[in-house]
Amino acid sequence: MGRAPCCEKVGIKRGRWTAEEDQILSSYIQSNGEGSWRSLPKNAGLKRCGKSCRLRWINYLRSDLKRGNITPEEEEIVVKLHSTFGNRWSLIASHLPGRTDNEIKNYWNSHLSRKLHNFIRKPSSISHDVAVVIMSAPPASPPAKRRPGRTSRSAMKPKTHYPKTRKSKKTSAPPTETNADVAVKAVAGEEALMMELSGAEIDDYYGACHERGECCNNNNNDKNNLMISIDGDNGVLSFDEDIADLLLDESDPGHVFTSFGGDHAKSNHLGDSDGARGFSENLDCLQSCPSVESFLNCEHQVNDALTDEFIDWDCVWQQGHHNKNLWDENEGSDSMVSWLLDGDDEATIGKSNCENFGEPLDHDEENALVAWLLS
DNA sequence: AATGCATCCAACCGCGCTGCT
DNA sequence: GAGCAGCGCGGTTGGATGCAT
Repeated sequence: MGRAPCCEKVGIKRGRWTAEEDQILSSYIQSNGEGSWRSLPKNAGLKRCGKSCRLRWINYLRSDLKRGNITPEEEEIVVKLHSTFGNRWSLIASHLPGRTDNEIKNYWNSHLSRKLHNFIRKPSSISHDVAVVIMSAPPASPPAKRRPGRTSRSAMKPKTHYPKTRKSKKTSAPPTETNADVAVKAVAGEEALMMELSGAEIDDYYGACHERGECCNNNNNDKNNLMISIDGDNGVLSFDEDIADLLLDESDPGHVFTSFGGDHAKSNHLGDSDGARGFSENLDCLQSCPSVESFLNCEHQVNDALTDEFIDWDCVWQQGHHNKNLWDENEGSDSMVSWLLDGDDEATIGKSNCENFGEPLDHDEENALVAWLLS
C-alpha cells in the first residue's frame, strides 16, 4: 500500500501563492505561531496543503529572511560547507542567517555547480592529460556561438511572486550536449569511479606497510577491495593536500593522476562509511609503498568515464596552481581558489579524518567543524 | 516585434525520521 | 513493538523571465 497523502488532494489549490493567500497565512501565523501545519490551512481558511503553507512561510514569508543576491562571502561559506556536508542544505542554510535551504540549494545548482562545470570545460585551462580524462567521451557538437539566457540576477527586474498570465513555451529541441555532458551520461548509475589495485599490488601494499607498522587494520575483506578514491556524491568536494601530494606526479607537472569515488556517504568525504580506512591513512600508507607509488605514477588505466556531475577536483586543484582565477576572472573569486588550495591542517585533519568523518557528527561537533571550516 | 532558448527559482513530491498512542 | 501523524529534508519540476537572433 502506498503512503497516505499528506493532505486531501481534492479542493486543494496548487501553484503560485497569491498576495491574498500570503496575507492570510502571515496573519494566522503571527497570531497563532508556527506549527500544526496539517491543521493550519483549515483553521486559517486556506485551500492549501499544510506542507505548502509551511514551505511558503519558511521560504518566503518569514520576516527574518534576507533578500537579495547571495554575497561573495556567503558564496564562500556555501562552498566550504558543501565541501564538508554535501547536499545537507538545511544544515548549510542554518549557518547563513536569513537564507533558506531552498535558496541555497537553488543557488548551488544554478550558480556554483555551473561555475565549476564551466571551469573544467575551458580547453585552455585544462592540461592535456586531464582533458583526455575528462573528455574521454565521443566528440560532441561544437559549442554554441553564444549562451543565451539571463546573465545575472542583479540585472533582472525584481521578481514577481504572483501568478502571471503567460503562455507556456515548451522547448522541443533537446539540450545541446557537450563532451562533458556525454561523459556524465556515460557514468550515470555508476556508484563509484575508482581505481582499484590488483591483488598483487594490494599484497605489496599491505606487506610494505605492515613491515613499517604504519598501516591501519588489515581487514581481509577490505583487502579485496582496496581503493584509492576521492569520493564525491552530488558535488561533494573532497580534497586534501595529501591527495595532491600523492596524485601529482612532480616529474611531469602536466600529469595528474585522477580517480573518483561516488560515495553514499555524503558527510564522509575523507573516510569511508562502509568501514574502510580513512583516506589520509590510506594515503600515508600508499605513498610510502613502492609498488603502489609506482602504480600511481605510471600511466595506469583509469576508468574511461571519469566525471560525474560533480567536479574533477584533481583538475581543479592542479589548475589552481597555474591559474588562480578558478571561477570567473571577472568575479574576483580568488578566495575560492585559495581555499581549495589551502593545505589542511594536519593537526586537525590528517589525524582525525577518520574520527571526524567516520560517524555522524553531533551538533557540537558539527558546529566546531563549521567554525573551523570558516575560520 | 516575435521567437527560441537558457536560466532561475518557487513550489511540489516522496521519503525518512521522530514522537505519540 | 507496531502503527500512525506530523514534520523536515533533498530532489525534481515547470512556469516565469531575459537575452540574442
